[in-house]
Amino acid sequence: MENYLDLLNEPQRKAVEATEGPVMVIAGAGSGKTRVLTYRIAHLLNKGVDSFNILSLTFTNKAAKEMKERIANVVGHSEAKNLWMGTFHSVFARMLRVEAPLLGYPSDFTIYDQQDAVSVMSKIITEMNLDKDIYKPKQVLGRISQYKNNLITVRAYHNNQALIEADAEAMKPRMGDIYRAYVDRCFKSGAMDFDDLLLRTNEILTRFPEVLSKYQERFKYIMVDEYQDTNHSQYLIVKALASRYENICVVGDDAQSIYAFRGANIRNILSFKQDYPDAQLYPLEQNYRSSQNIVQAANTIIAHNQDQLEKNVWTSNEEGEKIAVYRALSDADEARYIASQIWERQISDHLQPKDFAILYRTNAQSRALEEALRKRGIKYRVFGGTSFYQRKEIKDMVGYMRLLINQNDEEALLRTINYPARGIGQTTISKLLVAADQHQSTLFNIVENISMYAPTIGINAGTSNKLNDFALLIKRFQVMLKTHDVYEVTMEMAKATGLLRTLKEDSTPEGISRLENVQELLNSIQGYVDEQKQLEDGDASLSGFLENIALATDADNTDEDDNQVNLMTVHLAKGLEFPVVFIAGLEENLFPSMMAVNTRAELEEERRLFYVALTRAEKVAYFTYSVSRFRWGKIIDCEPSRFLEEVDSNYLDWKNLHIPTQRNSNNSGLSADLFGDDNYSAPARYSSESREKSAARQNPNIRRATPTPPKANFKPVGETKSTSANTANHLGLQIGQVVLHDRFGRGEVKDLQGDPSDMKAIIHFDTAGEKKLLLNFAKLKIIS
DNA sequence: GTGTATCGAATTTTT
DNA sequence: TTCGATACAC
Repeated sequence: MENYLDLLNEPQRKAVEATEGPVMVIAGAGSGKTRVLTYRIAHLLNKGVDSFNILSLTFTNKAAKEMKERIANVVGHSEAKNLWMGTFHSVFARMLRVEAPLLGYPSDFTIYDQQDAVSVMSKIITEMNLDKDIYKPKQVLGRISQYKNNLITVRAYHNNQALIEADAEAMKPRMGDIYRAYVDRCFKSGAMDFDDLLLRTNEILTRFPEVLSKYQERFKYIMVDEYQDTNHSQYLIVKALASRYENICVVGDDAQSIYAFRGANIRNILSFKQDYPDAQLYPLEQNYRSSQNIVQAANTIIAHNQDQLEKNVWTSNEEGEKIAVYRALSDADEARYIASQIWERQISDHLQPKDFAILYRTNAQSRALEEALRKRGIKYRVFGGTSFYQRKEIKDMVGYMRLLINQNDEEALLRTINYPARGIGQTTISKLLVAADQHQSTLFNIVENISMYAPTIGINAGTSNKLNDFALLIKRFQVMLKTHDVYEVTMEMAKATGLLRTLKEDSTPEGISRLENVQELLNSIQGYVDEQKQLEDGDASLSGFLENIALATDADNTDEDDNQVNLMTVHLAKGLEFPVVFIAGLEENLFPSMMAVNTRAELEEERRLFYVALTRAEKVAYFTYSVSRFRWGKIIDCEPSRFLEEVDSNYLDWKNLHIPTQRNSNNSGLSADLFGDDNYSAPARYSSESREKSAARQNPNIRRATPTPPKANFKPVGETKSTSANTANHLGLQIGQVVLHDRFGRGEVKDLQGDPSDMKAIIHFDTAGEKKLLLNFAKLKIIS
């Protein structure tokens, strides 16, 4: 066995060896925290701790899986197999399968995802005759999520005058009733939402001391990764479980806390010392991931935040390239630039598609990027957005599967009862809902015994038969599930319900893709069943599969052999690293988000997000922004992000300030109206910008917390004019001229093609040979 | 009860 | 621009 302790630096090794008592590892970006966690667990196992006694909470299930494999490589598979590892949600869902009946839930409870929750909430709001514009389902759910994550149950809410008043003041006096109705409805459906998984765990641990004791004894050693992003509910679970042995090790970095919006409480990490006064503290400050330029630029960013633990992240890696900053004319232009850079770097730096990541603030930004990559024929993969399991056809199929496990799952029933169409329409469903309410029964129960209820609720014989058929269909497969394997049952069901047939009838491209998706789902079931059968402690049950997909995140689904450019939001990129990273859309109101510039706390979280984004990069980073962007079906003007100004300009390389200069030199006009001239040169804009500047001059403290050196500014006009003298633009370049390119070196212009706004040049380079370059992107210097 | 047309709203991030 | 909900015709 390798001696893993030799692979660690001093603080890492100490953190690994400090197995007893509370430990906090403050791990700067790229400082090897996964390594520490992995070897710490391996070390525990080596010391003779039973894997059964170790609980390790990670941020994604994928991280858990990878870590488990790495541990198995050090200590062997049989040692590693009993480790409880996973996200809070999946670990405690697993625990609740055993313990939830204590609270009156079935052990096969359904997990409602966001979509299910919204759907339940919309119905409740409609039924209560409330205004959908005041009680927006998503917003209301967000509020309820806050309650739950702070352990405010329905009863606690109604005893909390301050909360009730706060909601009344927020124009939502009915929140309490809605909360109650929502919780009731979920409970009747035998369902938990994401927050319930944590809330109910807390409830069990507090109400049933013997259960708490059982898990305290079991989890003698607890490790929590990304501790800065735990919410109050998670914090309490950890605290309760660890309170007997106090062998708790938390790892995190306050500078990377980016989930406050979903209840993460940065105080959890900032006050660990108060919770455990004798805690040992191990800061990891050496960054092994990124170049000096990237590490130092990131440090200058985070220095603008007030709330943070002191630390000094440094690296002994090479200096690396400066961060390229590109100013685009439109989101499409930005995307084209990024695609072209990827294209060029694949060749010049011998990189593969998977070495690149394009990070952005919002999922909607992926569209333009995808298009540009497609045009270039670059393979890419988009993470997040509407994931596979949220597609309608998948949710339909899964709906049937959920009904087999938990027939009271109302969302699943409503989704499937008339899809494919069986002649059970809205009127019938309303009648059923009324009946269920009257008889204090579940919807399925009414459907199942429809012959009994039909006369009283005015359902005719024909409809009654259809309902009966549906109930029998479900029952039939419930029985089949007892004797057949999960794949066989679902396959049969896909056929018998008519779902496959309906999809096959649709020959549009979308229809075909829907059918493929369902087939893909069936394949993955088969894969799951096979995989679990191999495992000693495998769970090849349908409920196991459903739990897996309910808690699967997009980040979990990477195929290792996928060699594709990665597109994702910054949030999803947490914990990942790539040789080359593009951070796109660095504009005010986008990054930082329009919704997050009102308070210092919000803005600091956006800044941490920017910090996380940059620290994903190993070798090369790019910042791009655009002066206009397609949003809400319109082209809107954008201003560069304030974050760009916060980075020390010593680490930046401003790529193309020549474009605005040329556009304003007014010698052509041909390209000027490409995006509408007034998009960025309208007088109003200049005057507002200069007002701002003069205000800043009068009071330098207005705009910057710390002074930054003066530098070439974003201002498109005047100031930058002089740079056009030796910078090539498509108007100045002529065939026969000799130019200098950043990477390709000296070359001669052979030909110019395309219209002036999008001109390409064929250039023969002395060393690199003939290249076709887009003049909007290529930075050329004319030397003769 | 089903299918189509038209209008309106929407974008912050996710387990 | 795209998605979803609602209204209306069959």
